[in-house]
Order: sequence, then C-alpha cells, then structure tokens
Amino acid sequence: MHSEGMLFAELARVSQEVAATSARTRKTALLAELFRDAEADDVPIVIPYLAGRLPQGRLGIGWKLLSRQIAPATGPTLTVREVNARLTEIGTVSGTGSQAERSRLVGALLAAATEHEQRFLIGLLTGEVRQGALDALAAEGLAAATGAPPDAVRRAVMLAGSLQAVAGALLADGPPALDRFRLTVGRPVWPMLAHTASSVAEAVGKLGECAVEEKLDGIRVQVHRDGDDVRIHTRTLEDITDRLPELVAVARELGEQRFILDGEVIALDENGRPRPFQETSGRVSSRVDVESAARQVPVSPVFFDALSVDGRELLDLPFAERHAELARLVPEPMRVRRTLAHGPDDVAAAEEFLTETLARGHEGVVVKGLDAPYSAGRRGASWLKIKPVHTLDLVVLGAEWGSGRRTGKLSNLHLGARNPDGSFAMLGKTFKGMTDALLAWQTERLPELAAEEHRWGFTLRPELVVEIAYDGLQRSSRYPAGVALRFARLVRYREDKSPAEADTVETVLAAHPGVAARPGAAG
DNA sequence: TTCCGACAGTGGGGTCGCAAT
DNA sequence: ATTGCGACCCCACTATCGGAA
Repeated sequence: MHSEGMLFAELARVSQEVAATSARTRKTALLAELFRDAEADDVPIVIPYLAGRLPQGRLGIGWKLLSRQIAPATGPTLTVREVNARLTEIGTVSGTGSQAERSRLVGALLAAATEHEQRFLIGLLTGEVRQGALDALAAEGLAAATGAPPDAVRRAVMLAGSLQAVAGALLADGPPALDRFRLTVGRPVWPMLAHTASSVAEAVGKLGECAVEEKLDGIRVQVHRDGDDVRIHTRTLEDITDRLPELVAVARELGEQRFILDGEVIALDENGRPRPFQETSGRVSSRVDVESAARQVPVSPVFFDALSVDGRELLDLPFAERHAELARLVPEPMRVRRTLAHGPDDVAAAEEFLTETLARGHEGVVVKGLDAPYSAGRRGASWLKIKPVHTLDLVVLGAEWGSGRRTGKLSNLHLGARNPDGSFAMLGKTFKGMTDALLAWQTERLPELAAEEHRWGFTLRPELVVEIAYDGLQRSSRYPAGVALRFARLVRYREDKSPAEADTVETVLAAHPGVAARPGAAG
C-alpha cells in the first residue's frame, strides 16, 4: 500500500483560513491541526509551505515570471508531493533558454492548480504568502501538534537553524527528539539581533552593567571552525564561505580547533576607516572572481561574541563570560572596540565612546547587558543599538498606491530636495513612519495636488513639505543628484512650511561631505 | 487592568550574476 | 554591451495579539 498523501488544496485552504483569522492562538490551532494530519513523507514539505517558504529555497522565479494569467484548473488534483517534485525540477533548470523553460514549467503547474491553489502557490514562489504566520507561528503550531513545550521547540529550531529538521524529528519521534538539537559546530544558529534605543542614556539606564560596543556598517558573519573545516554564514544562514578566503585563513590561525564566533566583516581603507557600506556589500556579493575581488576590496573580521569554544557551549552564559572566552581566543584588533559602563554614573563616558566611534567613521554603538545570555534567533532586549538620526525637510513629489493591508491607500512617498533653479531633485522614497490615520489622511489630501495620474499612483505638484528622518546618504546611479537617502522615514508633515523653505540639494550634500556626487551626475 | 515583547507586514536602496535583448 | 530580473545584503516603523506585570 502506498498513499498519495495530502492534497495541495488542503494547504491552500488552511493558509486562507489562517490569513482570515486575526487571533494568533487560532492561527496556531489551525496549523497544528494540519500538521497532525500530515503523513510522515509530507511533513518536510507541509511545514515549510505553511511557514510561507519553499523547502528548496528560492527558485529564481519572481513577480515578472508569474505576472501572466493562467486559466485555473476546475478541481483540485495536485498532491503536496507532486507540487514539491515539480518545484524541485523547476529549481534545477539552468543554462541558456532556462527562463523560457522555467516559465513553461511554472505555467504548467499553475494550470493544474485551482484558483485558490494558484494564489497560495504564487505566494510561496514569491515569498509573500501573507497569512500572518511565518516560522514563529509554524513552530508554535508544531509544538501544539506534538505536545512538546513551545519554548523547547523554538530553541531547537534556533539551534538547528531549520524548522524543517526539527519538525521531521518531532513528528516522527515525539518530544524526546528535541534533545537531539544542540548547538553544533558546523551547523549555523539563528543569530541574536538588537533593538533600537534613542539614546545611550536610555540604553545604559535600562541595562545597568553593560558593554558599549562599536556598531560597524558591514555584513554579519557567523564563523564555525572544526579543525580544518571552516564555514561562514550570513544573518539568514546563507553559506558564504567561498567568498571570504581571508576570513577562512584567519579562522584557521586562531588558537583553538573548534569554535563558533559571531561578528561582522567590513572593508576598511588604508587608515582603518570604514569604506562605504556599498563597497563591503559589493565585495561580499562577489562570487565569480573572488581572488581579484579580495585583492581590490579586502575585508576585515571584527568579532563580538563567542557561542562555542573548544566544545563548550557558551550560549546560556552571561555575556561577560562569553566575552572573556572571546578575548582569550581572538587577539585585540579582531575584536570589536568597546568600553564598559556600570550604570547611570557612566553614561557620560558611554556617550563619549559613541562620539569617538562616530568620529572614527562608524555608524553607532550597540549597548549590551553583561549578564544576558545569547538569545539565538531573537531580537533580545539586552542588545540596544544607537545610531544618530538626521532629518531633512523635503518636498513630496509623488505618491504610490500601497499593497496588502495598504491596498487603496496612498503609501510610498517620493521625496525631493530643492535645486538652485527652483526645481526639485528626487532623493528617494519612503513608506515608513505612517500610522493608519496618516495613511487615510494623505490618501484624501494628496490627489488634490495631482499633476499626473498613473497606474502606480500620482506625480504631485511640489507643494507639501515633510520632515524626513534618515541614516545617511549613499551614492546612487538612479537619482539625479547622484545620491540617495538611506533608510528614509516620515516624521511628520510640515504644512507650516512652504516648498521654498525645503532643504536644498546643496545643504543635503554638505551635511555628508564624504558622499560626493559622481562627476556629471549632478542634477 | 495596563504594559510590553514578539511577530508579521510594508516596503526602501544597493550589489552581484545571469539570461534575454 | 546593455538591460531586466531575482536573490540577498543592509534596514525602520506600525499594528496586533496575548502573556507579563
């Protein structure tokens, strides 16, 4: 006897129901029910699908390839296993003509899917299932389905770096299987992340005994060494070992055979000052001619935490003890610069450290509680980052229709600074910082200023001024002034200000002297 | 009862590699 | 040679739920 397993339509139905439910407890219950019904062979597929991901990862299929309409099937026939097999096939197509072949295969799969199934499938392929439940709720559902403690399931997932692996073991062998998922050198762990604080004083006030560390504007790396075997992973656990030969060499020279370190790689100039993020990013993205990329833009590792050293698991130790291990293993220049603060009395010294750090060209500081464990996969309350915030008064040049819960609302604003001739140069867009009330307001108000209407929204007469917060400028080949705002967000509308009082391109550039526009790019 | 941590969603700019043009 | 697309790097902020205080 051989079962065909679960119908794909069942997954689409549950996803739809999860999306239509707001209570998380109910979402979890719906997921748990589905997970319990899945046969062992289907589990490795059903779990990631309902967490909004494909077990194969991304397949090179995006919105463009999925944009054409395909007549849906009239009835559900696809099984979970068949869908998975066909997606695996699509993922392996490569070479000349591969886009056309992929498109054909995706089209055939969509043609075999009902309308509901198509919607779910497109969500999976684009990574935008939008059912209000991803890995975290799927893990909760898994716990509910198996009777395992949710905290233990979450911890296993973080240490395994994989929900799928934990799900398979748990559904096959029950809660005792969780014990198998321990921190393992060579297997990446979801990294700990930081919250934002508005000032050093606030962060030190909250954390008491703490370390104040430089925040470097580079790429997060988790480095595993087991003898000669070194692996390097990014924040999302992607393996980038082959792109960073100099980091592999460094790891092999440290004084222990087995360890897991957490840190950042960053490109520095000859004076040790950070190069623009774009250069570090470009270097770390280079995969084809790594040797020449490494010669042109070498990167330096800067470590700030140790998760495991010489077989000892350090995750649950206080940061102070983990750092002591780090300091024992990693020599000074490869450790992040830091100072200690013992509470409110040391706020001034911590602020001074931030000032120095900024003067050295770095982006800010991270304040870390000395008694806190390493909260893998979480935005721990014990890591607080502080970066200076700049603001500008810019003019709204356009507005785009939003999507998802912002459908029907004008959302993304086009932002411009004043040119000497009275025209405006666009410096970027923002959709951040808007409350529902503000979205409603600007959806009413902005069309009154319409200059042109488009499918995507409006271009507007330059009459409204907005106060915009941002983290800095970066070079841009897209915008006319040759620069773009980094992480722009709306602070408030300034209806008290006229466009003639808005900031000029010149003042914007002057505020960031390191980021000159490229010759000929000035608008 | 109120507060706050965790989550998901809504997108921003950039780079690279690859396929199509 | 150039362009468009997709994957992934950095990321801020708001709404909501539900447990903690």
